[in-house]
Amino acid sequence: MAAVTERPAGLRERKKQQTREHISHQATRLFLERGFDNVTIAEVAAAAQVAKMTVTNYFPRKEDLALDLQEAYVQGPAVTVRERGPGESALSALHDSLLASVAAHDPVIGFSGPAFARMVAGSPALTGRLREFHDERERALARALAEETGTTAADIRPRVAAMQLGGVLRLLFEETQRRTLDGHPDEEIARAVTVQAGEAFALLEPALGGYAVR
Amino acid sequence: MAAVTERPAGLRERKKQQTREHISHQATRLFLERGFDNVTIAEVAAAAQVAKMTVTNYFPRKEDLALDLQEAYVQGPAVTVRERGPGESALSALHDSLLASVAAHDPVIGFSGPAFARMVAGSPALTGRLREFHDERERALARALAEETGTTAADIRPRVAAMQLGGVLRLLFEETQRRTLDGHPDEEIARAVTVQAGEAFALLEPALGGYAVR
DNA sequence: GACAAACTTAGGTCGAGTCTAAACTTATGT
DNA sequence: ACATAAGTTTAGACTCGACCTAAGTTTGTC
Repeated sequence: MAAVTERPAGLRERKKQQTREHISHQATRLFLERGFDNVTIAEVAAAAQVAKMTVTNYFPRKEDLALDLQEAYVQGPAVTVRERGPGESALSALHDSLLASVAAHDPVIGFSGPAFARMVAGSPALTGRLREFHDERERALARALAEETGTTAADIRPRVAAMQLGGVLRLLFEETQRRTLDGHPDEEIARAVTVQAGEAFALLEPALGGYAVR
Repeated sequence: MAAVTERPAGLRERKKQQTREHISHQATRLFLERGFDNVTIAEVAAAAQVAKMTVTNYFPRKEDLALDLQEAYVQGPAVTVRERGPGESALSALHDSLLASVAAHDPVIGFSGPAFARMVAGSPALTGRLREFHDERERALARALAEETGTTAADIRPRVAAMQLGGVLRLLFEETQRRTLDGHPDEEIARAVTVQAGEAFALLEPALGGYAVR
C-alpha cells in the first residue's frame, strides 16, 4: 500500500510554497504598518513583485492574507475532542488543552501581539471573517461530538454542547485580545485568562461535566 | 415636563419614511424574485425610481435592504430579560418568550417563509450580516444580565450566561430556517421546534436555572 | 529536446461603497 | 408671502475587491 500522504516535493511545489509565504509576509508587514483597510491588494502585489491576480489566486479573499491561522483555529477543538484519553470528558479535554495554549502564549487563542490585535479590531472585514471561523469551529466541534455520541443528525444535544464549549473558547479568545489591546504583557494576561478559564469551564460543569465521557 | 418622545411628524419626516419603505419594498420584491446576489443596487434604485445614492443613504449596506428585522432581533432577548416578572429566572423568561414567538410563527425567530429562507441561505453576505446580528444580540443580553446582577465589568459570568442563552436562541433560529428550507409547513415546524426548545433549555437548566432570578 | 500541464501575467469588467457639487424641497423667521 | 436657512436628492466620478480571459512563462515528463 503506497503512502498517500507522502509528498514528492518537486521544485514547483516548493516554489509555490515560497511565493505564498512571500506574499503573505509582505502583506502582513504592510497591514501592521498601515492598517488592513489602508492597504490595497495592488500594493501587496507590488511589494511582493507579482501580479494582482497571483495574490488573489493564492488568497481568494483579502482577509485570508492576514488570517492564516484558519485551519488550526477551526479544527483545533474538534481534534482535541477526538484525541482525548479514555475516561475524559470533552469539557475537561478542552479545558486542559486551553490551559496549555495559554501557558504557551499561543497566537491561535489570541496571543497575537498588540499590533496584530489592533489590526483585527480596526477592521470590520477581519472581525467578520473571524466570526466565520468561530462558526465553522463550532460546527466542526458539533460534528465530532455527534459522531461520537452516536445520536441522530436531528438531535440537538451535541449542537448545544458545541455551542457552549466553542462559546467559552471564543469568550476567552476575545478576553485575551482585549487585554492585549489594553497593553498588558502576555505573562499577566496568561495568569488572568487562566483564572477566567477556570471560572467559565466551572460554569459549564453542571451541564456538561458528565457529557461525552470516553 | 414635555413628552420628549412625541414627534411633530412634519411633512419631511413622513416623506422620508415613505421613501424608505418604498425602496425596501421594491428591493425585497426583486431579491425574492431573483436572489440577493443577482440584483444590483442600481436595479433597486431604478425599480424605486430614485438615485442610487438615495438607496445607499437609507441603507448603508446592501444587506440592510433585505434584513430590516435588526432592531427586534438584536434587542428582543435583552428586553425580555429586563421586563420579566418577579421570581422569574432569565432562563425561563426567554424560554416562555420563545414558545410564544414559535406559536405565533414570528418571522423574527425564523418563520420567514421559504422564499426568504432561500434568499438568506443562498447569500454569504446575508448570512454574514446575520452573524453580526447574533453577535450584537449576545452582547446586548450580556449587558442586561451584567447590570442586573451588579457584578464588575470584568466578570465573565454574565457573558457566559448570555453566550449560552443567546446560543440556544440562535440554534433554534437555524433549526426553524433549516426546516423551512426543507419545505415543511409552519405548523409542523412550530411543533418540532417547541420540543427542541424544551430539550435545549432543559440542558441549560442545571447551569442557569438559579441564575438571574428576580 | 519536445510536448503537456501548471502557473503567472496584463488587461478588462462588474458591482458595492464613497465623495462632491449642484439642484431641489421643506421649514422658519420676518 | 417672501427670503433664507436647513435638509434631502441627484448625477457623475472614483476606488477597490472580486472575477474572467487569453496569452505568455515555467516546470515536469517522455
